[in-house]
Amino acid sequence: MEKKLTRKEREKLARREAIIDAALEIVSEKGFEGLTMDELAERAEVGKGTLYLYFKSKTSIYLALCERGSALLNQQMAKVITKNLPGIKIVEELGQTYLEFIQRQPVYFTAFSYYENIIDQDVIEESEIAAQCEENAEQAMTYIVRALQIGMQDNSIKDEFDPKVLGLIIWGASKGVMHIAFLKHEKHRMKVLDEVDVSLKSLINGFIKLIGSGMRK
Amino acid sequence: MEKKLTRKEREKLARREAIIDAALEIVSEKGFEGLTMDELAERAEVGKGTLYLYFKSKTSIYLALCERGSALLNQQMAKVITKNLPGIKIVEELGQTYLEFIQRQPVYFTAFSYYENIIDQDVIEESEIAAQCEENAEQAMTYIVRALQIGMQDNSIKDEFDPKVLGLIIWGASKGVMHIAFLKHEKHRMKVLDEVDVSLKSLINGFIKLIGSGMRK
DNA sequence: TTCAAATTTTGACTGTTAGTCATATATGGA
DNA sequence: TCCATATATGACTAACAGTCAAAATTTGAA
Repeated sequence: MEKKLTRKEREKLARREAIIDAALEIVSEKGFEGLTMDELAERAEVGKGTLYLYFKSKTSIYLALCERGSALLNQQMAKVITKNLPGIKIVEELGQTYLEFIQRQPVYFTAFSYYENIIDQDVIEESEIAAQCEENAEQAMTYIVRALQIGMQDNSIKDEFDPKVLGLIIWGASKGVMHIAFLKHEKHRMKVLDEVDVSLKSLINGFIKLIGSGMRK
Repeated sequence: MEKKLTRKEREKLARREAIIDAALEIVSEKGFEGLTMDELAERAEVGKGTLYLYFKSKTSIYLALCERGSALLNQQMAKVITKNLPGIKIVEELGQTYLEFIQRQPVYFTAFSYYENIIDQDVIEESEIAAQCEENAEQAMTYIVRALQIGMQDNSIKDEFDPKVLGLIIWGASKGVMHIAFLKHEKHRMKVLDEVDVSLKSLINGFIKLIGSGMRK
């Protein structure tokens, strides 16, 4: 009873995933503003009312995208954290992982940005999904902090910072640099991340180098 | 004819400013999502149609907030850049200036974030106001780059980075750290920036220290 | 197999809000 | 004063998120 889901439960879950898939498709094509519940219903091949059986609101759907994205990213980061490397290297590889993830699936970057810009307290506090997003974000932070601690232990990273504060700074700064890189190239004919790759990568690499030499012992 | 505006022109300009004032008021109280054109018309004491004589769309009004904010911030930054200090100090003071500006008028931080998240090419490219925002942002970047160049000249900053790339990195990273600090405290009972001040300031200061030791010679 | 209760799905409907436009009002020169 | 031009208005339209009574489907007891 604890592990096997009934057929019904599995079907419900699958339907939910199908809706998220459709939403990702639309957002990839038309951006966040471009998603309407009517079109989503059509693409997911359900009635509009059905959407509201699976998600409380349009915002909840956006949150679900964010949740899926952050779970995927965490999977990738988890692989890095177990490697047997100096702490500073792990931090750098985490950065690389993030970059590659975003390049491969830029739609999730948009989803994360959306999430971070919701100020609406009520939505965040009352939503199951938002809670999961928070948890995923916390997990990601834990990976960074862990890597920093390893680095302080093995002397590859200065120990004059509190690792948690440093983690927060690195997290925020990475997001910001990524965001700028993203914009810079979306604005002038948005091929987004393919040909642009060089410049984005060099920006991020410059950032890693800067931060790296700031915290390296 | 080139400097003196007619009474009519002055009145038109004043009306425009009054609309922006009203918009700032509403956004401060209810956030960006909370602004409706009907309420704005009421607060600005004009008919709804009048709003559209002064602004092409709701988005244009948001852009106008951003434009005003960035102009104000640039004024503050301009003061710093003329000081006779080592380059690295100027960079740090620019950071402080930004922090203080946001603390004093957090609504503009929201406006900047809004601006940075508009992906809608068409709006940005066809808008007079957006062009002005771009120009202001570029001006701000110029201040940072200038400070970095001064620092490289006076040997207070490593010259292994391209100052423009470094400027972009610093700009993006600052925004990101600021954003995180902002959220961190808006989420858990949003007194935003008053009592929270300590933690926000310590975060930003940690960031300045980190970046500083990364680029200091 | 049959059928009625329970569950799930549906799309027509409602309310809200951005944006429009025909009409009304104000201005200023003759 | 009168007219032409410029400015302002709010009732109206269109688009969209979200609701809910009715329809369709599933279940399981007889």
